[in-house]
This record gives sequence, structure tokens and C-alpha cells, in this order.
Amino acid sequence: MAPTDEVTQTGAAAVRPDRRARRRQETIREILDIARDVMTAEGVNGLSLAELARRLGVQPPSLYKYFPSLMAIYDALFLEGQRQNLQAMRRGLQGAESGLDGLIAGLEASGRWCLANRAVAELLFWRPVPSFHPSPEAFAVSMEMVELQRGALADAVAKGQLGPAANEEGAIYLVSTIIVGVLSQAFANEPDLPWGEGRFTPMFATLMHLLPAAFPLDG
Amino acid sequence: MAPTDEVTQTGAAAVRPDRRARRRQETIREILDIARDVMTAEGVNGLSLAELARRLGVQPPSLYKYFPSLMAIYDALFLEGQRQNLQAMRRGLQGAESGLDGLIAGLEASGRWCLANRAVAELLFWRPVPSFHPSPEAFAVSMEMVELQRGALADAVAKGQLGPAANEEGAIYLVSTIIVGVLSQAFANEPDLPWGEGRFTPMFATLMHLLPAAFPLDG
DNA sequence: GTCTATATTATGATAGAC
DNA sequence: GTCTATCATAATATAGAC
Repeated sequence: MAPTDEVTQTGAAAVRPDRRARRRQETIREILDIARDVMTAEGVNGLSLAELARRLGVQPPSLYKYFPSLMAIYDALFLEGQRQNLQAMRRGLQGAESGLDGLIAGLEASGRWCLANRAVAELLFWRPVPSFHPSPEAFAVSMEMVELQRGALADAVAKGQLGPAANEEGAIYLVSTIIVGVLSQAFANEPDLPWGEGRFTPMFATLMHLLPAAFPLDG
Repeated sequence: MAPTDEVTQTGAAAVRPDRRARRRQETIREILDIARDVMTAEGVNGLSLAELARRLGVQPPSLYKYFPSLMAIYDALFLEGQRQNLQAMRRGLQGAESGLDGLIAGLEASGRWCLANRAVAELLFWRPVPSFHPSPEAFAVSMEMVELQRGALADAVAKGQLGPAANEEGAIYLVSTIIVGVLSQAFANEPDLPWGEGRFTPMFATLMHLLPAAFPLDG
């Protein structure tokens, strides 16, 4: 019996080596989803292993089989969030003409993602957990985000929509300040409204359409 | 002896009714200052009675003689911060011409105050403590802030600097989105730089000088 | 991979002596 | 108005049985 069981188990592991791994990935997915819920409800700082375990229906120590610490969960959420946000921006860019319209569409898609993933977006751009520092890998993703914006601005200059000053570094800071302002106000004052409704998200288009005045063609 | 002591105490209280009260006010002042330090160092959420008592050099229960709860301390910081910020805005307005320049000067003074009082500013405009809800009195102060901005915008319209659309409600949302965006970026990315340095606070003037394009005279 | 038990530390708050 | 003692609760994390 004992040998048979052993063989059965080993055999199963050999035949379906991914079965356990898949279960594991599902659990990790569930943990991250619940973490997002907790952060949305109790604030980004309000995430705790205890509450996570409670909602998952396990005891807190079990979580250590999936993540080595609470900070590691923040880390996973940060990296995943950054990638999702980058992809949202990319898709927004692709679904529009190049140039200024593309930039606006890309950033709006990113903004929609942020609004739909408030807690993670706060983690990404507002640094609400002082003891959490994103891993170096996360830096590479944010560089890509910057490159997308730089490219869209360059397109707009090439198309004659913006003046050459939009190719300088400050233009990216200007654009990021606009989107962060809109999102900050939406988060703080009307966090449950979707993009396009309320007093603040419509300001995004208004502000972006001022860019030609900020970077005049003869400048 | 006992009667004498009683009389002495009562007498002292009658002759200098303010002496104890003044000591008390000094301690309250000290508590609020330390609370700001803690919040700046550990995040707005990181404020705790234990750390507060540690730094003040007393035991935690002693704090209850001055504030009935931790939330009451947040409340006091919120109200005081709002008043200080309002006064900064008022002084900035008074030190400049009326109209657009006044609005810019007022908001810049408010921005300087926010940067110099980062933790309290976060408490005011970013709501980082989900279980804290500002008292109704605080609402009146923020209404005054809005009125100052509305007045400055109306001046700018009267002076022919901005078109009539700047008298509408959306103009105030636009202006507040600009300042919040600049401050969000400064807080998250370069919290220790003073106003005017770094990549983001200079964006404030840039964005504000786009207002005439947002509210054209013929609009 | 789950659990119980535990260590350690911290929290906000109250009772009551002095 | 200060303290000690205490309550009730919560947190992260580890050891080790199963």
C-alpha cells in the first residue's frame, strides 16, 4: 500500500506536473484579488495578512506558503499594476491616430484603468505605504511608460500639432502632472464615479487640449 | 491646613485663571507639532498615540487629558491646517494685483504652505485615513477657500484677462486640478524640495498661464 | 499545504492610585 | 495631570504537528 501510494503520487506528479502548479497560481491570483478588495475598502495601508486570510478562508500562516511577507504582496501588486497600466496606455495609443490624439487616447485609457483600479493606482503613483519601496524591476516598466509618452509627443511635433518644445523633457512632466491632478481629484472627491462623469475627469480633455498653447508651433 | 490649601488653590485659580489654561494650551500646541513630525516621518497613517507619547516624554494615557481620542487629534490638525492654508492663500492674494496674477499668487502661496506642511496637506486633500471624516466645521473653511478663488477668477474676467466662461463653476475645478496635480507629483517624487525647484512645482506657473487659452475672451 | 500554538510587539482606550 | 496596571484587540512572523 505504502509503495503503491508513493508510486501513484510520484506518477501523478510526473504525468501532470502542472496540476499542483496551476492550483498554486490560482490561489496566488485569488490572494492578489482579495488584497485589492481590502485596499479599496480599508485604504492601501489597511491591507493586513489577517484580513486577507479571513476573506480567503484560511489561517494567516498559510499565506506564507505563497508570499514570504506582506511587503512581497505589495510588491506583486505594484509590478502587476504597473504592467496593466502600461498595457492600457499601449492599447489606447494603438486605437487612435498617432500624435496628439493618440497621446490623449493613451493617457485616457491609462486614466480609466487607474480609476477602475484605484487602490493599486494609489500604490503606484502616490506612495501611501512609507515602508514599501518598489523593486528595481518595477523601474524598467515605468521607463517604458515614459518612452510611450515621449514617442507620442514626438509624433505630435512631427505632425505639426505641437511646437518643438514638446520634445523636451519638461513636456512629459507637464502631461503627467495633468493626469495625476485629474486622478487625485477624482480619487479624493468622487472615487466611485466612472471616467467621464463628475467634475474632474472631464477636465482631462480640457487640459490636454491646451497643450498646443503650451507648445506653440513657432516656439 | 486642609482649608488653607483649598483656599490657596482656589485663590490662585481666581487670581490667575489663565496660568493653568496657558500651560495646557502650550501642551496641546506641542502635541500637535509632534503629531505633524510623526506624520511627516511615518506617513499620515503612521500617527499613533504611543509614538506621540514617546516623543512628548509622557505615558500614552496622559494624552487623553488633552484629546479624547486619536481621531480628535486628526480633527484638530485638519481644522488648523485648513485655516492656515486659507490664510496663506489670502495673504498671497493680498500681496499681488487683483485678477489672474492675484489668483496665481494666492494659489502659489497655498502651494508653498502645502509643500512646507506636507503631512497635513495630505490629510486635507488626499484623505489618507479612511476612518477619519472631517467635522462639519471644516466644511465652512473650505467654502471660504472656494469663494476666494471664485472672486479672483471674477476679477480676472472683469479685467479682461479671462473670458466669461471663467465665471462658471468648472473654472474652479480646473484650477484646483492644476494645483493638486502639481502638489501630488511634488509630494510623491521630490517631497523635500522647496517650491520652485525640481521638475514639478515650476509646472504650476506654466499651467496657470494657459488659463487665457482655456477661457478665451470671445468665448 | 494546511493547521495549532506561540513569540513578539503594537495598538486605542479605561480605571483608579497619587 | 501624571502615573501604573490592565483590557481587548490586532499585527507579522516562526516552529512544528499532521
